[in-house]
Amino acid sequence: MSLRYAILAILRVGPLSGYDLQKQFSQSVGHVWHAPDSQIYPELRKMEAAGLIEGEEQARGQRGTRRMYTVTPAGDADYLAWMQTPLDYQRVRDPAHLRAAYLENTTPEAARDFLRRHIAQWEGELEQWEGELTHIENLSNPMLTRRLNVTPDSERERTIAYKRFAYEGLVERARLEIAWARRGLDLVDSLGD
Amino acid sequence: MSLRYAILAILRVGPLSGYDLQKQFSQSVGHVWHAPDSQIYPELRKMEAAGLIEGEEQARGQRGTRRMYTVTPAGDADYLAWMQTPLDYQRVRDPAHLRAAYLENTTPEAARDFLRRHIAQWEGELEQWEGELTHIENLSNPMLTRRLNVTPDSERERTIAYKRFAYEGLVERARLEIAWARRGLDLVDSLGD
DNA sequence: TTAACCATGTAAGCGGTTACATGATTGA
DNA sequence: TCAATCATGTAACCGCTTACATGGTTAA
Repeated sequence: MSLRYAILAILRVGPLSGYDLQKQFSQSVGHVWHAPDSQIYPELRKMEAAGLIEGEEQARGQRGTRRMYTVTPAGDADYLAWMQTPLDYQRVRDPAHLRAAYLENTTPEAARDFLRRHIAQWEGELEQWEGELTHIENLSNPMLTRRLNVTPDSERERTIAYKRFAYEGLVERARLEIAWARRGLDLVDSLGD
Repeated sequence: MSLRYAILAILRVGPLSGYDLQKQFSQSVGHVWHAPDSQIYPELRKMEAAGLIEGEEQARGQRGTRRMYTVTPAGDADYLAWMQTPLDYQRVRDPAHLRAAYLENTTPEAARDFLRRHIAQWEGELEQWEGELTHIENLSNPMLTRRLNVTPDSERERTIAYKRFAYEGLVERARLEIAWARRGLDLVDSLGD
């Protein structure tokens, strides 16, 4: 259900077409909630059917069209209500720690390979999130500046502070995963073979 | 696909019925990979159909039966092959950090509520994982001792070391989430209102 | 005129959730 | 005899993945 609210969070800033939304999405909220376009377009249709957003067909060139979406008052209310409800935490399902817990069942080389890939994976995420953090500090994220333009001055500080807070958490998590896997590599070495 | 290998990891230690497997599961690998019985029973049937395990019907009382499952050589090979393959990391989809990034859209009270629940959630996980860690250190986990009984002495150290490694990682992650959310509470306070 | 980009989807399949369903056995 | 526990599922639904599909527009 989070996809819907991730979309609303962006659309509340101002109307967008599905295509533009998807672009903005991948540059902002997509860093915490990934969604491919094959999921976004149908979700927009569903949200329109549910009265949360309104789509307006616009001409583009001779025959082309595109559909601009605007959040309705009902959509806004739904978003704000969601912000007040507790998150439902999914049960743990962690493939990396599952594998880690049974590494004695494979060769040291396969164990090292797994850990090296884990490091590479999280270094990739870390780079994304650190990049976002600097964009936030510099106000150089296009989506964020678009938001700040429609945000009263009194709210700007909060807006930036919470974004920084969220991305700092992600950065720390990535660093933790990397440090953990590095210790794993040491462990494999120390166990010999 | 991980469920299948989580099941194999347990069943490789020795034959179990679906019911017993499910019990052992929730006390060991279930701490990293949750699965309800409504998922386990059908998966066992599928694995049997795929030739990875073999089920043998046993009498229980007058009319009762239960099905004991044993890993086949094909199942063992499949498990070991999986241990050699790279994990496929899912794209990020993190509801808590999604919400955190947009907390300016709600009231300070709702923000605090979210953060307090986040702390409670991870304190719960932390307790589970710390409990498992002490069971590992004390060799007081039934599933682990069952494994160690069929493990050559030379492998025991590795078996324990990797389990400890995995759970330490989880414990650290839980602590990180808690510390992050606590900082969030301070942030809400410092932003006033 | 051609490539890059704009624009929007459908369809099949899979893993997981939730709720429901049924009956046998064992020990107090 | 009654409750706890043993034992094993089915069915509907939902979100997500992957692959495929189609056509228009714009600028070099």
